[in-house]
Amino acid sequence: MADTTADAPACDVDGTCYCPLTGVISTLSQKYAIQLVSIIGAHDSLRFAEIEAHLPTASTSTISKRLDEFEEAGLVSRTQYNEIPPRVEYALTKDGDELRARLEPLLEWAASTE
Amino acid sequence: MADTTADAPACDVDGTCYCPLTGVISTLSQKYAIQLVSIIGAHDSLRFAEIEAHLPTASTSTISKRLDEFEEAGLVSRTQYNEIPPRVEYALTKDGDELRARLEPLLEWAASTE
DNA sequence: CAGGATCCTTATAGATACTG
DNA sequence: CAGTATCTATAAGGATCCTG
Repeated sequence: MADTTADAPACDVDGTCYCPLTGVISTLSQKYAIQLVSIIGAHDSLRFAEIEAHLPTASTSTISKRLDEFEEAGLVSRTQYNEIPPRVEYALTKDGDELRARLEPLLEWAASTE
Repeated sequence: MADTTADAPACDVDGTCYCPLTGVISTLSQKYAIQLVSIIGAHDSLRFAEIEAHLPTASTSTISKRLDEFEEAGLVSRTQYNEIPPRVEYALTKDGDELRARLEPLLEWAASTE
């Protein structure tokens, strides 16, 4: 762990820059985002109401927003069945599962520190 | 990946509940929090101004707040030297480094997806 | 059932100015 | 240098109502 070379750009010694809040990290910095990935990943697929039941402290609109963001980020797939009553299934995509895998150690450790 | 047993509490199949936003996860859900852990962890110790230089898009007050929260959570240590001009060094604690280790795969992967 | 639209409240961050 | 205090702007989340 060397120190900064003083003339380097305002980023990291190894050239990696975490400065801007971009991509997945900014998506994860939303309320309940981490938990949602974990919850969806714990199942093959889930319906909206099921997700709500797993995260009772989050409001409908918050969950809805997170799911939209995840879908746009390609982390979650949304499958709509045109039945009556309507049915929608959410599941992690391959990318979403990559994320989940990297989140798991974090969540386990976090749970153990409480 | 089994599905819910329907009668289970509004948590996870395996009994794990991620519902409330608590502890480390809520600390991490703050702006720049993840990056800060990573930046501090990339050095043995850092002064306030150095941290600012590594995260130029974050304001002084935001960084200050994050550092306070980290210190309170026992993730970062703050060492003050009573010199003139004053000098303060921030470093990850053992716990903070545990966290950093679990964050690293996430950050690497996140960077690769951009 | 799934969730969008709206309105409202709170949380959070940023700018600025100032101090030990 | 290393912040804190204050204020303001904005974003984010929650409650409620409503619809395909």
